Amino acid sequence: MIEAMISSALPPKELREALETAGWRCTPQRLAVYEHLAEAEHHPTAEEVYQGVKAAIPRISLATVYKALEALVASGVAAKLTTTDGSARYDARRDHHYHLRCLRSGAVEDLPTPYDPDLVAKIDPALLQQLEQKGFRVTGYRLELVGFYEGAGASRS
Amino acid sequence: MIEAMISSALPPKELREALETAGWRCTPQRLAVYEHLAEAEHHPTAEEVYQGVKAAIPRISLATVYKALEALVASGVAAKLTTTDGSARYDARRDHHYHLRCLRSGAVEDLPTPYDPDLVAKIDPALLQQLEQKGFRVTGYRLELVGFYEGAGASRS
DNA sequence: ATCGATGCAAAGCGTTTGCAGGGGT
DNA sequence: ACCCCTGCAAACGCTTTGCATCGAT
Repeated sequence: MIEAMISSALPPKELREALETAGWRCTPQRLAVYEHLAEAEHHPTAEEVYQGVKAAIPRISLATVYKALEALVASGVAAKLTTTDGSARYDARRDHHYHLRCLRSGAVEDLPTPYDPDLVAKIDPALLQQLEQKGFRVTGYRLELVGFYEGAGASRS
Repeated sequence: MIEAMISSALPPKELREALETAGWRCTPQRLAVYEHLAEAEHHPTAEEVYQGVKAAIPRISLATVYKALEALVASGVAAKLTTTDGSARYDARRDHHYHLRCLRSGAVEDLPTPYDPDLVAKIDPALLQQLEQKGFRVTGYRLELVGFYEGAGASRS
């Protein structure tokens, strides 16, 4: 399980390349932030990344973590997830996945699923045309499956 | 178009019932916030709702708008949308729709689309079985199409 | 009379920015 | 030598909270 996540992380050499192609330098801080992100089993906040990376780089500042996360997202090796609560969460997974949102607990889980460029067309062939007429070009999608685990008791507020 | 949205809003009587069932009072401010939300063509931020509702209730405060939105969400008649940028957006539509997220402006738009109970099966027949084996019952989905309007200038940093 | 709701102002919190010093290229 | 990056602190914007007052039941 953990192996699978670590193995999905970019090796340092490729990370460096991704950063530099996008016009950023590859620094020890950014590498550490990326590695923490790639090894995380959940989607950490900036603060959580900060706390985790301090083990490797004690003098790192929270501002640097924010800037590193920005660089990683801009380089396409990490994603900033949309959230309802105040703080953003980050994701370094490279494989495409859906989210599974539990109505009972509110938890969000990853569901590994290959990215399907034709998904929209598959769902509704007329939809893409309709969007293109509006001038909207679809570059991706996010699918969230909502439901609940049967049997488990509710734990909502 | 606007008619269709207004007609999807709850009438005041039902709104009152929804609020009071959840333990909130139905006040003029909350009614006005709900109506502004239900008639909006996009998903306004709290600030936008505030500006809009001031026309009807000039002395309303931003704090009251936030509290009203909280009451509406807790009563199940509105939803707080997840966002990447700083401010939250709200939605009072009851009919099913996808979201269109613009990568350039961050705006979220509705895309009216009938709810398709078989959408997941249509995408991947094996997926439902896989989920049921996990004990997860899918009761709904949220689909967000990400992209951008062609031609318009970028406004990202 | 009670208890929640309002409006105002101030505080809170996540995030961003200005700036001086430091390091890679 | 240049320019980007770092770390610190201050600023910023969205949201929440404390509190006195108001209003409905």
